[in-house]
Amino acid sequence: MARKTGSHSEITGPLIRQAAEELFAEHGYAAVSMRQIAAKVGVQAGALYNYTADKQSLLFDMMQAHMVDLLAAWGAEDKGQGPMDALEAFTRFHIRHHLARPKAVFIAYMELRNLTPENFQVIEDLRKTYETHLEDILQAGKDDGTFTLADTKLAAMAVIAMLTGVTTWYRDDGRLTQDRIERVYWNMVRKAVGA
Amino acid sequence: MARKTGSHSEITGPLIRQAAEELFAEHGYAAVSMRQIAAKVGVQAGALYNYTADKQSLLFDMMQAHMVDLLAAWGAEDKGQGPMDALEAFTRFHIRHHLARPKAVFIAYMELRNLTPENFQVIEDLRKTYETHLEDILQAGKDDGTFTLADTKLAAMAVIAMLTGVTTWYRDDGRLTQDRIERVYWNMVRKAVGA
DNA sequence: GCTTGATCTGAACGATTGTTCATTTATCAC
DNA sequence: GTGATAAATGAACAATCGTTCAGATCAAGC
Repeated sequence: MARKTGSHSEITGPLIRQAAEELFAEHGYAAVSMRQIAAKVGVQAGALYNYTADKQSLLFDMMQAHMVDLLAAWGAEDKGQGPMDALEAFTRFHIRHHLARPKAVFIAYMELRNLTPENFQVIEDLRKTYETHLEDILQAGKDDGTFTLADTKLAAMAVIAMLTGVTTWYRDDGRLTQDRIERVYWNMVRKAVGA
Repeated sequence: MARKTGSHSEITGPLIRQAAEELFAEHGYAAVSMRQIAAKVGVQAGALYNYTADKQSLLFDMMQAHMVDLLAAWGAEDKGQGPMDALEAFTRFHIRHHLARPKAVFIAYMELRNLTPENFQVIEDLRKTYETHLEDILQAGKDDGTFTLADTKLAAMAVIAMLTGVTTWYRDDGRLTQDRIERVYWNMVRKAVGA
């Protein structure tokens, strides 16, 4: 019997993307089969191909959407005035945005090597753009004397790695509230850049 | 024809481990087949089973060896006197040790989810032990007033994430020498912990 | 109630997976 | 040389992979 009564075909697409995201995050892209994704949605494997060209597109589309979303969200953020405000805004934004979508973040950092070369380049460029936003803040702060930094590129890498690391241990039911984490990290970042 | 003339059977084991490490690091555990590993060694897939029980053991053994090696190396390190010396020693050691074996590090951080639950627990415990070494340094420094820290556990996580991040961008032919990286990071770490 | 078009099934495709094993080959001690 | 042993082959195994597609089934428009 095809198509269950009461099924809502118009939402199968999002359901597939969500199921794929959860499975990719848990087991990794290469370890997840199209049949597993289909089973999670409650559909046969063949039906997936009404919504995606192939497995690779499923991965690429979700990674691209995640990066575009990240850049758009940072663009819409209030950055205050001057490098100090901007760096605090970035620190808090990065933590908040990443903790809100742990699976997408995990995939974006873990599955880069499972992209085709062309797809990889697209994602890599988006990632580089985001990094540059932070580097620009650090450079501006170094230029006007707000920050004391030996190497802004290196500092940008270090700050991002430190902030993204939050996603590896944060649990919703952990002992720390998100706001407290933001404040503690901002304190460490501020001191690390010599401000 | 089995066994080529001039073959050195006694070194096939290490060759397999090395080939597996390189392939796992490049493509990921799940995406690498036993036949690919065998081909890289110059042998048929069946021959691998003279040296490993199965594919999972290949992964687990190399991850366990890496963690044991890491803990032993840190244990043998000169830690100087007091929390400040110890933190600098840890910072430099962590960067140096990790940059020297990028593939093993990459695998240790990326392939945790491809371990069986029992194997995962073993590796996780080793990882936790290493983290605790840093946390103990930070705690001692907080207690004697050397460091200013709101949360030592959180700071330990942040420092390790920051330091490990080096492996994601470091290139042997890059613009920065390893010693310069160590010094710049130590400066940031020192300031971040309020010392 | 019939038709149309979107949606899904279920079977099939060739390829590849991890693993096993009887057999063959190479090495070494005597 | 002869045997013993270790090491590797090459074929085979059942299972699973991503993907395709003809046909079945559904919802909606008229």
